[in-house]
Amino acid sequence: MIAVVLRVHEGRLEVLLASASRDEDALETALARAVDVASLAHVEQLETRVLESGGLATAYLGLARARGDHGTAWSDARQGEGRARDEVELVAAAQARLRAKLSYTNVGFALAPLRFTLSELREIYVAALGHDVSATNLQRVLLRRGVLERVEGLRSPGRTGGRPAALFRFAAQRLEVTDEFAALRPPR
Amino acid sequence: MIAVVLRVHEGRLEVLLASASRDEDALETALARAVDVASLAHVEQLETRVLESGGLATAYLGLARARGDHGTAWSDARQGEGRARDEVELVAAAQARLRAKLSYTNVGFALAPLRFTLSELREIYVAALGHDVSATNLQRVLLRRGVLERVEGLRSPGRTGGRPAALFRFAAQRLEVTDEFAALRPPR
DNA sequence: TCAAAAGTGTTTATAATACACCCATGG
DNA sequence: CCATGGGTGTATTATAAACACTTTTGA
Repeated sequence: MIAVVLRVHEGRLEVLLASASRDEDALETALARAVDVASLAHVEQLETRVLESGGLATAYLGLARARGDHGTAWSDARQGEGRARDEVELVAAAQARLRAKLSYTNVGFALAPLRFTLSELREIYVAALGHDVSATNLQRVLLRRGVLERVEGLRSPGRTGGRPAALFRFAAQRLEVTDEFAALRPPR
Repeated sequence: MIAVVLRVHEGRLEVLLASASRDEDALETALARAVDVASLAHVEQLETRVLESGGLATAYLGLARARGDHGTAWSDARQGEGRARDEVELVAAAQARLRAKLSYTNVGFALAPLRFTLSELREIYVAALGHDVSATNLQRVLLRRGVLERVEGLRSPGRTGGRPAALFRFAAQRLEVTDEFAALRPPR
């Protein structure tokens, strides 16, 4: 079993790779223990593959919330330096999966803190998607879909000034598909 | 290993369930042998789960082209009668996966014959999606995306008359994602 | 009072759906 | 010549991206 855990830390998409024994009884429990993260916000199966070594491994994609710590185990997800081919491919698959799901699900909840400003959320999306995202459009898309909710209070600006930012949270903390049909949707 | 194979036959979505041994060396080969279909048009992993029996099984989603045969092994995919709970859930997962992918990939190629009219393709989509689909829109969406190509020739009408129908084929016979970003697409 | 940061209003672009109408054939 | 099935043209709708502008703060 291989865990590919992604998180966004200081504007960078980071990955942590961990493998656990073949005792598959409590998959998610084992996974949480293996990566030493108390609360993985979301876990889903990535794929099962025959490794170069000949072994069979089921890979899981885990998502962890942004945090302040500087764990040495985390590395830049976009660099493949010094990784085995299997690992490089798994990390790429994990990134692709995350990128796609950010577009049609509420999966951002698993990367973001519980309360955040739109600028903070934008930073997370930029890091995870690998391209620029406008805070304006991000807000509109996620509010329209009911993925985000405003929450009481404002974040005061720093020394550099600026208008205080509204606080938001994700309406749900479980994966939901918010845009099932890109096309060929059912007639009204 | 469990294979969940779907096909459309006479306007109905049908399923064939088959399990194979744990020899995982040549997964897809074993799968093809197990379900006794010479050419599964597409195979992808569905999920790995702990069965009620306690065993661990990796499930594959297979798609087979529409055919004229009346194999007794095939049953209506939308009825769960007489199936174990694991099986019911796997079939549901397979249907959901197919439905989603029909909307943002070219996966229809794996259900349709090599050459077909738009009415025939429409029938397949209706059966697979479980809701009505307009031939007009189906044509426009798939042509716009470059998923379909016109092919030489016309299909003559039956005894009941009607204009001869144009023939089409899928431009590719491998899975391609045609609409990666439902939203949050990269800036120009 | 100005720069920074946040937020709103409005326009534009794109893509799909809906619908009216025209075309080609068999009986 | 008309019913049937096929196809095209065009309007409408939905959704997101782009952009101009306003608000609120710190210094």
